[in-house]
Amino acid sequence: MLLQNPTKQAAVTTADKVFEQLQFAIVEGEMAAGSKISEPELAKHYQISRSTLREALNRLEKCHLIERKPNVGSRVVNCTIEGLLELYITREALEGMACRQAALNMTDEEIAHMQDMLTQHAGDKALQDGVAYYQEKGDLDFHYKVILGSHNKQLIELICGQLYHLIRMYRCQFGMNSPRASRAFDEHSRIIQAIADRDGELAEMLMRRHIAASRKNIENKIAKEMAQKEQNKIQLIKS
Amino acid sequence: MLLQNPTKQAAVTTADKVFEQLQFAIVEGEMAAGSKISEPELAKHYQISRSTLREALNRLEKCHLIERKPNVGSRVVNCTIEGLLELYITREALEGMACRQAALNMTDEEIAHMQDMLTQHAGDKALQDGVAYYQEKGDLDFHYKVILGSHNKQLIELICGQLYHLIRMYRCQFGMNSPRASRAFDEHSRIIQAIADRDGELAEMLMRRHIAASRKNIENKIAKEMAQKEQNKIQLIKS
DNA sequence: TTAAGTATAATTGTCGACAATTTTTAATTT
DNA sequence: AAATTAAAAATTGTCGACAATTATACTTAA
Repeated sequence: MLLQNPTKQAAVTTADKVFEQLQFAIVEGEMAAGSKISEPELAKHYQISRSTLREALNRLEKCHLIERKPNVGSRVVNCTIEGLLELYITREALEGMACRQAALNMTDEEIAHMQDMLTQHAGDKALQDGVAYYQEKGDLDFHYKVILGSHNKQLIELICGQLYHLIRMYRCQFGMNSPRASRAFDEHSRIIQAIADRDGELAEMLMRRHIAASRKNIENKIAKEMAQKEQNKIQLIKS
Repeated sequence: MLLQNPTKQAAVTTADKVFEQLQFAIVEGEMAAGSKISEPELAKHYQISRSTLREALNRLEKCHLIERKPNVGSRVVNCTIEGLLELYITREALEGMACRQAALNMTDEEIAHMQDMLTQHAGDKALQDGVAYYQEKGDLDFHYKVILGSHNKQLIELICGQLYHLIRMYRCQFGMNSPRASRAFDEHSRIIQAIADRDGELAEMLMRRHIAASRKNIENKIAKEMAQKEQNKIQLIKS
């Protein structure tokens, strides 16, 4: 599914390439969350030296996909419910502000382009009952465009370069293709409207609500899963 | 002046120690902003191998104090007015949210402790016409307490672990010991009040205004300096 | 049998050297 | 003299080996 972030340039050095592969492996769950990373083992697997691997590990650490302890080693980051909620709260703050800045700083061309994109997505959506597709690609496209539209390097780097790797990881690990597609689509078009009106305050508020709604949706889903598990346990005891 | 961030643990590895020294050198301006970094030279200066130095450079890159281009090298980050404004906008978003979370998550003990701190600062302030001291240590103490009070690891890591290094750098480089001490003090006490009232919405709004006011203060100062320079230029031409 | 201590093995941190790439310098041509 | 090209120097990326630290296995004592 790829869906790489739009800010990064092509990987030139081998450490970069290995970084990308590892990133993919972690996000997709091929490397289990929380598992220990053996430098000699991984280096052998990718047929590179430990120095090069460590360079790649440093980049993984930069986007919070692994955690390192001095003299002990690295672990793939753990996906917890608390972590997910903390992540979404941070995202709400950053992307909310990015959206406000986008309303102030986007060029008319950029706005027009984003409106086109949404129209096109609307077509796709109608075409294929629009759940799966819109959820994945369309959603990310929209959010990336807004973030880049802020024209704020600091925000762009923090959100695209760091936060979104983790978000994608959580999405994969927790299997989050939530059924909010059509509602999300409406929210997106309202946000674009606010940006087109150059109404930064409203744009920020709508984006924050949009992300908060997504967060609450996840909370509910997890709560249900927990209840389901509990139910299964009871069933098991009875039998 | 030190003022190290409160989240980091003692440096155990030599790369860590060199990282701290370099961080200090960059923030204080001993290494000029925008200047090129020579790995062989720096390694020789600190009497370490290039591998170790590169490990330190990776940490510097993590907190955005240097920038690296593959196959070209590293440069100390450049302090521009645009960068400063972008930084403060990001800070407003993150610390605003941290303040909201602090209002929800701080323990009563933590709040009491913060109130004590402010009272003590009030004393210090009265004692010594309270400009210099409060501006530096008191201000940072307050902000760190609020951020940690959010109990949100993601926010804490982003703000304390990354953003604040840059903020300290800008403060040093642009000589920002602005005369907002007494007003800042009042703003701080209102924020604490909102936190004590568990009013997250108000707490966030006050923190955002507090930071925005600081940003505008800097904008004004820089505008004045620009005007002064212009004046000098005219004077020079006349003579 | 469990707990503590010790020896062994494995892992991480650091080092110096070589390879690949870029920058600088010099030479050549227009 | 300026621009283009080629060679040389310097810098970054990568490698394998050793040192320091941590984790494991084993022995010994309570």
